[in-house]
Amino acid sequence: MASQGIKGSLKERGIRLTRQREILLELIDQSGRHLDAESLYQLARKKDPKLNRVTVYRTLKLLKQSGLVDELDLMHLGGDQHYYETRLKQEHAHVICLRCGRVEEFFGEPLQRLRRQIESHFGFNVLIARTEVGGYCAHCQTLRAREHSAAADLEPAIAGSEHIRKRASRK
Amino acid sequence: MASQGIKGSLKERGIRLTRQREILLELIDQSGRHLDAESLYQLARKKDPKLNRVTVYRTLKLLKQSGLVDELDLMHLGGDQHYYETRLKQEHAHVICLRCGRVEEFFGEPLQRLRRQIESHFGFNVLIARTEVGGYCAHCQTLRAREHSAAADLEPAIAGSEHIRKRASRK
DNA sequence: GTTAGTGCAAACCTTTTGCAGCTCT
DNA sequence: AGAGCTGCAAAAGGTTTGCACTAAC
Repeated sequence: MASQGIKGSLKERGIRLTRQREILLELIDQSGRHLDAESLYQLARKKDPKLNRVTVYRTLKLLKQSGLVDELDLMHLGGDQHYYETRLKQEHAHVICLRCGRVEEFFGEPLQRLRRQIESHFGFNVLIARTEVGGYCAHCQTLRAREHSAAADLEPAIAGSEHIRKRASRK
Repeated sequence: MASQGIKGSLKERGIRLTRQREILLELIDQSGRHLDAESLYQLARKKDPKLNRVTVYRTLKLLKQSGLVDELDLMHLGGDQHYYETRLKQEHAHVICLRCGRVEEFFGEPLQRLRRQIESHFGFNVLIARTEVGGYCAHCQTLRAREHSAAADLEPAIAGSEHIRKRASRK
């Protein structure tokens, strides 16, 4: 369980491991998907109805600044919120289908290669690297072909995710 | 001038070329830096004090959906706003110094390579790809070394950009 | 003359802040 | 005990929306 490592890392730096943080850490680590602050809050609320949304934001900020979680945008998949994942796995790119919203992860050497080249090219010290790719997954390509069948396929609406809900109300 | 191409592209699709849009297009194309909506608005206001902030947002949305400009986050350099650039140049990564805020652009084959690999690996149709890299530029590395000189260099505060202003007030 | 686009005000979503009270160590 | 956290309320920052008026074609 990755959250163990994170807990240790926090303790070492004199950061308190509160009940709320335990809940949030566990959720971020186990959910298996990319959570945004609001989803995380909703999940956390089930385990502790008193836990406040502000605490979620503060915890995420803490983890982010400590370099324990990475913050993603996922091509603004569902609005302008951010998504989070634990920073344990190898560097990877996020591949987002603009139609169905599915997110794939791509590992592979071009990423390392890119990082190295940037470091040597600029004498830059890379701390975070984020690659996000938007387009259509194999499945949605065929679906789209069927839908628009003969309908003149002018410029594909690049940022116009079709079935993805934006700005879903919170209330 | 790149904005010519954009203007043509809009006309073809029956989109009106208003005075406001001309101003904004010209600015995005010529500023030479990555503008966010607010900066663009401030610049546009000098040319037409009546031009409204809302029009800036609506124009950016239009251009983005038409695939004529790309939207960037630049590692949330100065807050949570977005930055824009015309979509003409070859694909490139943005390399952002978290200390001084300088943004470099990296062209080069690892990017193309990455894109191709993702396409073939997932059978994915890539429309937009965005790579943003945060860290310290050569100059700031030496400055930091001097500052923290012997000061135990624990975890570098990854997302804690030091001298970069966040949430600059608009009013 | 139509229809798309603008400005204004007000809403909206996401995130942050101030402060009093609570709780880890 | 005391610094560190939390919850609550309120604000901020960034962006969108409804609607009447204006301007591009």
